[in-house]
Amino acid sequence: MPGEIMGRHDFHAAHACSPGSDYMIDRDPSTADERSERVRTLEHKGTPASIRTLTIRDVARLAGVSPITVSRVINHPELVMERTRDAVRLVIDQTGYVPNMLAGALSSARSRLVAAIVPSVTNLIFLETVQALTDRLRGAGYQTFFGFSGYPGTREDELILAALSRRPDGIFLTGVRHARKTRERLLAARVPIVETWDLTKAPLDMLVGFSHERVGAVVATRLLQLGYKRFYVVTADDERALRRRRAFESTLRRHGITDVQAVEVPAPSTFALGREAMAHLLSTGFHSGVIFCSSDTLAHGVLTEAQSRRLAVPGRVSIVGFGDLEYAAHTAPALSTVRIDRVGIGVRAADALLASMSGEPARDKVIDLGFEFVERGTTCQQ
Amino acid sequence: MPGEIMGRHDFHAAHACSPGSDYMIDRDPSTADERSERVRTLEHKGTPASIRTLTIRDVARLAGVSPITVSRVINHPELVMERTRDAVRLVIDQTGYVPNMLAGALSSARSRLVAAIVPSVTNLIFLETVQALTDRLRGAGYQTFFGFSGYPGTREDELILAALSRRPDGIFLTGVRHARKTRERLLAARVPIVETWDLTKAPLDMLVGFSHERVGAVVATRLLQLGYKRFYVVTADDERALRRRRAFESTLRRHGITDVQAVEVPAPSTFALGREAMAHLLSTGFHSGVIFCSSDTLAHGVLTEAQSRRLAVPGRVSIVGFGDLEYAAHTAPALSTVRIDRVGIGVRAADALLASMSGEPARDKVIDLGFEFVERGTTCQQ
DNA sequence: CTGAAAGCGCTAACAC
DNA sequence: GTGTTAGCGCTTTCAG
Repeated sequence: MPGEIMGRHDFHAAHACSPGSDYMIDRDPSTADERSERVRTLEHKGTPASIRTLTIRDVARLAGVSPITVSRVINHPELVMERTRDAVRLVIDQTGYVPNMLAGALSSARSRLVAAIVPSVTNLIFLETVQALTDRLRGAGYQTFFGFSGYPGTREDELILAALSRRPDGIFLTGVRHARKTRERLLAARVPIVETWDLTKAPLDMLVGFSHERVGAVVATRLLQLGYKRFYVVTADDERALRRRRAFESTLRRHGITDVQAVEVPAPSTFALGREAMAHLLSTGFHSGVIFCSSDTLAHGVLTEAQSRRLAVPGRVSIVGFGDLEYAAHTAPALSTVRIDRVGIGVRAADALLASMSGEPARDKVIDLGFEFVERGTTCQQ
Repeated sequence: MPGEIMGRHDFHAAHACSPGSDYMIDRDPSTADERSERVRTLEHKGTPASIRTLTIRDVARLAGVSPITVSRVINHPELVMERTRDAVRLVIDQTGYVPNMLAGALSSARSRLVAAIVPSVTNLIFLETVQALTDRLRGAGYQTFFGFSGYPGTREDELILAALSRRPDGIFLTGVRHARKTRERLLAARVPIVETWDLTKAPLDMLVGFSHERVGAVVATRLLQLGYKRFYVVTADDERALRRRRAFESTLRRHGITDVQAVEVPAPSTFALGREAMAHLLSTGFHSGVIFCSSDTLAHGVLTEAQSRRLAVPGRVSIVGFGDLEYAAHTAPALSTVRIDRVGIGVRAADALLASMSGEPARDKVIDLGFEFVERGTTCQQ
């Protein structure tokens, strides 16, 4: 009785299909008795097949082929005759067999996994990059898994170790500053790496980013050009933000402006911190000027506080953010900002990794995507 | 010469430490010659150790113990004598050995991986849940990896298959509606599962959510109570959103209100779609009333459009969103919304999974976290 | 085009 | 407390 022979309900309790036809694979010339025997062999170390996860051998037996053929049907179907392929696929469908990629990866030394280290999911600025990256990689058959480095007490080295222990085929990093030990580990792993969101002269491998120094300098230069006289900074206590600030200030200094008041707030930036920072500026003598903020979120808070104090924007206060977040543009049309190609970073990084993982000799090891100063309501009226 | 004996630079090119002392592990009573021999044994199938990733056996040899002892030092250090432990750890440190969890997982049938299927990273409403989930799981030694189901053309079944093929120890799902085949696969995997963000009478396993029907009903009831007479709906074309809408409308119907105009927009919700929806309402005769939107994002767009048309809020228009996004609260203080315990869902789901993965008999298979109608500027003045 | 043999790197189970 | 043996489930050779 075919149903019994195949132990259908043992393999996959919820599976239902009309009896008889399902397993009548024409490639399999064995008698019912032989197949019945095969099913008995599915018993394994005393564990009946019914409560064991199916393996490639189970599928192979049921399809009357060898395990390697099943493996080929899954990974290189073009190497297998159509007849055989269909037979195997039928069994896979009907048993609900799920390949074990842990075993596959171990055996082939290819995990089809890419590790992405990003500061946080909740920081909106990285969202589209993450999405673009995952999308693109998935299209090429890779899964992306994340490590979040932005929480206090999360050491990058630990994350990298955790990531490497899954033997990813590629690594995406946010930032270019890593502890020496981390760099060593990364290099020792001999895995394609793409650092992003910054530039450096000594990348670990590939690099897709933009210059934070140049951001600070460009914003300062442009604001001077627009005629602003009084400059302020509201910045999160974040490595890259501080480098933007430093470049901003030193550019101004080169133009004789040395009294740039700065408010530093703890990372991560929030709307509330922006409000507080503005309140602080006002309480310490702010009268008018342009405020360079380290993120749109902070800028949004600054703007809101300014408006709630009835300061004319941009008459009295002009505000520059960073990141060009969608929501900020909708919310605060009077906010200037620095636009980063967030999607581009994800796409380029994915492409770089994919090329490298497939053994291509990388053409551009370093891609500078630049940025754009988006002026909204920063005509100087002061 | 010790440096040569240990082939330091072969193991870990960037590693630098004073020669001699490093590998002088007192547990290892072998002579220099013997160790030199061991290093030669690291050559493996013609591949010199120097360009091979270190394995547990390499560490074992260098520490003068057996592989299983190294394994224990890593996974169950309490089972190993302190002396031995230190010796092994020293070698691990100095060689930069990174355990291969692929192999470990295969062997122990525990991947220490949790798969999370969420609609998207870019949908702000899931962010905190995702963060809370990952945080909590990481604290317990689990890594979380994501599948994003929200993109058009992404079939949940494929994601589940991809996830299961990594043999996760637990699964986090967003939503309770799954294709029959998906349910079967999930059940067949015999893995702890927690469905979230909804309720159902037939959960696959564990469940942490709230009732979308009740959301619609509660909002409708409360708005009636406040005295509103004219009701509108702006909703994304999303399964759960549509169920909230249906409940909203049928509650109103029970109170004799049958003319609820609805604007349906394609998912995912955006600010721009909200504006368009409001424009559409206005062009089709909207005069005044309360608008129930399927998300804060949409509501924000609706609000902005209304304000740009100089409609008094809440005098002429009152708007109810969904989700209680931070940014919306800051941006649109006149927006009522439905607050979901987004962090709570992540935390409870993580706890449920952790309990189940550690073999505890779950106490609460189903947790209804409820929700809260947050009224901001919905005093009826119409 | 298909198969047999031999591991991938680790750990469970059982000795000692 | 530590070691030995025997796989986990798959894929890479290399035969045929």
